[in-house]
Amino acid sequence: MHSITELARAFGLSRSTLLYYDRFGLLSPSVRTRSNYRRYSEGDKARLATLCMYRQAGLSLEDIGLLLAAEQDGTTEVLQRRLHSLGEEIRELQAQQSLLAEMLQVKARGWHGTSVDKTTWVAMLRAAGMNEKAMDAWHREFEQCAPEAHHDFLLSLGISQEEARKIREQTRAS
Amino acid sequence: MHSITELARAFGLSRSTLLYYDRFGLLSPSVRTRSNYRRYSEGDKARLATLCMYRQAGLSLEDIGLLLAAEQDGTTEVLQRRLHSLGEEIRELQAQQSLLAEMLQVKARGWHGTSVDKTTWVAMLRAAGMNEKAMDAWHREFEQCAPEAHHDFLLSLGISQEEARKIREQTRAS
DNA sequence: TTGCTCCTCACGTCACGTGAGGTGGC
DNA sequence: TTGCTCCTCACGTCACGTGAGGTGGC
Repeated sequence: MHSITELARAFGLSRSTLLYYDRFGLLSPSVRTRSNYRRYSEGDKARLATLCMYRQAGLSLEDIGLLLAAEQDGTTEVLQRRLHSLGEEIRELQAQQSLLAEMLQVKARGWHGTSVDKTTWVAMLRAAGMNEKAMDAWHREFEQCAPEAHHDFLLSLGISQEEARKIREQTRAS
Repeated sequence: MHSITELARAFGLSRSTLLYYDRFGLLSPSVRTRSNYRRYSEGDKARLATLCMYRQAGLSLEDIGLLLAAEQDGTTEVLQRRLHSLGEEIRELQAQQSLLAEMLQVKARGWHGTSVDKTTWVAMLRAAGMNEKAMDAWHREFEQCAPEAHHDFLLSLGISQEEARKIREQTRAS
């Protein structure tokens, strides 16, 4: 039999985490003392070990509730759902990485390098999840706040002087 | 001049998001009508475009506030901090991926394959962020709930019959 | 007058963290 | 009696979403 603080320490959790799990029926101590103190059995401890493993996999407490309740039935589906959502989350973070990397590069060279062309740039922003509207708006802002830098930027994408002027006019018009 | 709903739609946001940004001073409309309606100028729109780009990079609204206020000074540090935290987040999710993949594999073959050895298994769990205590607890749980499966599992890691018995005794003792 | 948009609270979300105020055990 | 652990509310976090109840504009 373990006290709440003992069990928490054994798993590197906080006391309030165990209080939370109790409140939502994920892990309730099998015994309460006369003075209402929580007493956790070895079985409770085992259940917590499983719970922690599922948490390591980033599953929501709701899903973990299902897994602990079902115990062997259709658990595969829940795990596979999480595996898929993980893939999406990772791709999203990677898109954020490239966007940030590009922002830093751009700041460093002040728009004066030519290491990236238009197609690459657009693909990058699109990969970062930026939609048409946001990109248009971003161009308009750039044109308004720093028209010369915008022109330099367009040239840096390998666009000709003349075409750059056209694009800027369209940007202002829309 | 744009109404709140107009601006929201233009950027694919909800009205309540703009209300939220206003409340925390990230983007306040430069004009209010007599009837207290928000009116956003082109400058406000430009600011929102920048804000959205930073959000695409997964920056917190607090950091975005700093970036919008500083405008050119020391912004690099904030962006680099985020780039680093992104690396950690991605590694964590990848660890979750391998843990989940392993759990699914294990479920599929019911502990009867031999495709993974002890070192690999421990390294995998450790990579998934599992600490000593959690691993010990997990072994104890396994031993208690399904001793035979635990034995099979240990054998599947390439451990000898005799050594498996020792480990199980230690597990029960601790 | 009828819809439509807008306004301001205020409360809910997720997985806890952080006190406040009080009681039990050695 | 003194610390220590425990208890139960209740409110805060982050970035909004979702009504409730009311008002302005065409």
